[in-house]
Amino acid sequence: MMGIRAQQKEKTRRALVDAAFNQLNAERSFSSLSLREVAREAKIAPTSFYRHFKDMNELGLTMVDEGGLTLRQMMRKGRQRAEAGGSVIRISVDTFMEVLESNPNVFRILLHERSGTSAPFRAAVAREIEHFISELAHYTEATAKRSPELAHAQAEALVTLVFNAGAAALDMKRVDRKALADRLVIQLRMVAMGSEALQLKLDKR
Amino acid sequence: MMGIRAQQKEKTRRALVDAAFNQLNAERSFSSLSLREVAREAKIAPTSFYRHFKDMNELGLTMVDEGGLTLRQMMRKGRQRAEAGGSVIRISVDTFMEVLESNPNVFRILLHERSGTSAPFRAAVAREIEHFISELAHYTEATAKRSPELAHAQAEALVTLVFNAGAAALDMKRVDRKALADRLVIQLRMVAMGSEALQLKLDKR
DNA sequence: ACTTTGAGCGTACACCTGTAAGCTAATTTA
DNA sequence: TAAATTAGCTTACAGGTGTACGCTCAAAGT
Repeated sequence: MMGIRAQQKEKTRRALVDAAFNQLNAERSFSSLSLREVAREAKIAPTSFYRHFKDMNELGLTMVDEGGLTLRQMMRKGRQRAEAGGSVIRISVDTFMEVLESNPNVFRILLHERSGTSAPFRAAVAREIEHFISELAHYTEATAKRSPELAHAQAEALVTLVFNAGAAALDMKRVDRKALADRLVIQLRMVAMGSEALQLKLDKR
Repeated sequence: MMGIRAQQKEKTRRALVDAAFNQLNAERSFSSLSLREVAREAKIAPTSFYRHFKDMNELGLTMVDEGGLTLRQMMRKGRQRAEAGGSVIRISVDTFMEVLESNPNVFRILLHERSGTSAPFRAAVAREIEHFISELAHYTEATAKRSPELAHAQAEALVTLVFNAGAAALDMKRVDRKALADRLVIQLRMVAMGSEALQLKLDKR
């Protein structure tokens, strides 16, 4: 069991992480947050920050990891919905858009730091995305009988298109997102059908 | 004709733009540059900066515009190469990778500011990318007989995949870029083939 | 009961930032 | 040739930054 001291510490740590997430928005990236701002929002003295994180980078990497986890969990829930029947692509896109709407800041940090200036951050985001890709590749390999290489290339393309659409959606109102989602579904179908055709070619030889 | 005064001014302006481009690298984004740093690199006093740009944003937008232009010009050259025969996709990817290698900083600012914190920047980059997309969509519509909507969706998917691969390539050594380019070609073919199949479906009805 | 630990605080410092104000000197204009 | 314009400079200031240092005082350990 946690002592009341460790509990308080955990609470403050959460306050810091939440404070940082709350300060993110379309005009504010993680790297533009200062240690002092985050501490202020979490209502602790700037110097107390160091009791929890070595520096801002450590906080940021924590956020990326947490974000990736949150995302995967929510997409997993979405996949369960798809098992009940219907287009996997359509349902996955809808799930993705819902997640995007309810957790925009989780996306912001992933999307921004993916092309950010810190190599460790880029690596951390790449790791999270790779996780998505291989989960999807495994699924495709099993259900659509693809070779491992083709399944991976296909999954990578699908995830790329989805994330990219996500970035665009962040700037949009709900009405425009609908059109975006529809176009995204078409693009994903293109990839799926093209991959199928390529696989057939390979099988014929 | 330009007076010697206007000439000197233009020279300093270029020095500022070049200084800013030169300071960009994997660890340094435009938004992390300070007015003073840029002025220092261009060898003028910080306050003289204002004789050329209202603020750093104005300089940055200039860079995005210049970058987009450079990019389009170089891709156009590549397309001429493709007319001599061979796979359009393969040749375009190779051209893209060459441009990426010789102008990495032009890409950095586009890729980074695409998901940056300034709405005007994001809009400027989106405009440049949209330009690519519609050029490509027009080409596809003409040569592959696609409906306008499908051509646009296809072109958007292709450009998305290419730019995304470009971002990944920036972090790689030449050897790894080869593998990336090969996978990219496969993914682009998936999209092209899938789009073809979708178009056929439409035509049948 | 005593000591040790450690989360959080206040003060302080050196450094960097954007930019306002006003000057100089060379070019351009009249 | 005299007046007006202007690119670039120096100086100056207020405000933000990360973080070193040393203190407090409640909880945990013994």
